[in-house]
Amino acid sequence: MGAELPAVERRIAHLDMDAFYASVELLRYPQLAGQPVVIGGRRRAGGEGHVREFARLASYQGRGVVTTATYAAREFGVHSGMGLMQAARACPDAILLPADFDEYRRYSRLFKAAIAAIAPRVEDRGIDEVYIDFDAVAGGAEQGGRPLALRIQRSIRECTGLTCSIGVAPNKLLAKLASEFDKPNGVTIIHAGDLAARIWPLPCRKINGVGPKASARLEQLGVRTIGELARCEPRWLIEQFGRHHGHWLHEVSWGRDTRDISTHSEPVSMSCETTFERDLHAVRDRPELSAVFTSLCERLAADLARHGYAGRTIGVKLRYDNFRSVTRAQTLEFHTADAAVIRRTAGQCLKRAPLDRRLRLLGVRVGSLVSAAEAQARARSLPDATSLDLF
DNA sequence: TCTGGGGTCCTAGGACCC
DNA sequence: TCTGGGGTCCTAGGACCC
Repeated sequence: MGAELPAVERRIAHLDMDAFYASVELLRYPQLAGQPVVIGGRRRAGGEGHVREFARLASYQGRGVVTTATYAAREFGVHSGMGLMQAARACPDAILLPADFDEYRRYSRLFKAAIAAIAPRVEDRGIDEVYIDFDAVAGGAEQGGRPLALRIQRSIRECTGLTCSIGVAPNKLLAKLASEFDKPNGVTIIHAGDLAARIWPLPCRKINGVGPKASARLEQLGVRTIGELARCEPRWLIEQFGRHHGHWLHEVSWGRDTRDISTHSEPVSMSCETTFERDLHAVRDRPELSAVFTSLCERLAADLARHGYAGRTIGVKLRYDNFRSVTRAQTLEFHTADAAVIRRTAGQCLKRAPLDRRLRLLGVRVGSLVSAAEAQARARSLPDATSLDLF
């Protein structure tokens, strides 16, 4: 029965850039404003500097998917993840632009720098999203966080010309939901007391972590909204979804989330994969497959070197023409970032996978990463002198 | 005409050691 | 001849996210 401090509500923000890739492209091609534009397809083949005529989505042939679409294109039912051929049927006149990730990364650094100049504790959540600890900014919790959110929006707009949407809430879970409430260019403030009115009416699928499988399962059990989920007995949820997941579903339905802002993280794995233009056969297309395999290993080794990492679990991923995937992996005694070692080990993994069906995708992965410096220190202490040759 | 590429985390089973 | 439990590491698959 200790004297309890008055409970002060945490203030955590989730910031999401509005149609990020498409908006960056609109900065380059302002004449496309308001038009349906779809980003996707294969990488830009070398710098073709200025585009005179824009390709129509209807002219697309291939296996690409929509990376993102402008709000005008979304009106036609185009959404990210959709096959480009399918999107072309929904909106043939949309302009198709190939993704330019170097440019998106450049803008990502710009908007994150703008935030960092205002708020010291920021968690990176990919190229177009962050969580921000508003409690780490003087006065950041005032009026629920609205003035600070508006200030950040203004600064990002000045630095990049781009808009974003921000949700501020007692935790990451609710902030993430809130940032979607008023898109684009909105600010939404949520307090614990808003749970029933604002969160419970939402479908379970909106929860970050409830994907297509879990939401279909819930629906099948007659649970559509987060409010309906909150009314489920925890014991029953655990029976249906297992101890961990069932308990988690109950917690999130009541808006509970204790995860802190994480300002630093180290990569666990790196990978390179590619989907072929046409499905390849391990025997009949062996030379082509082998060349792709080697180049994937070389790209991966270069990525590891560029970022300063080495790993000891080497693996391959195959996707067959029926879209089924398998993985094979092998853990070495030592860490490596060497293309030849990766290629040799991955080659052995490949031999253990079924190769009778045609392949549509091949990938190579290196896991159990440590820094290159750490890898060298460990190699020196290894009894086997041959591993020293790797550095 | 299906369905990209880069990741993280969790689970389950088997090997192996004490 | 039968009978343990715990811990760690590894592999494979799958769900999910951006």
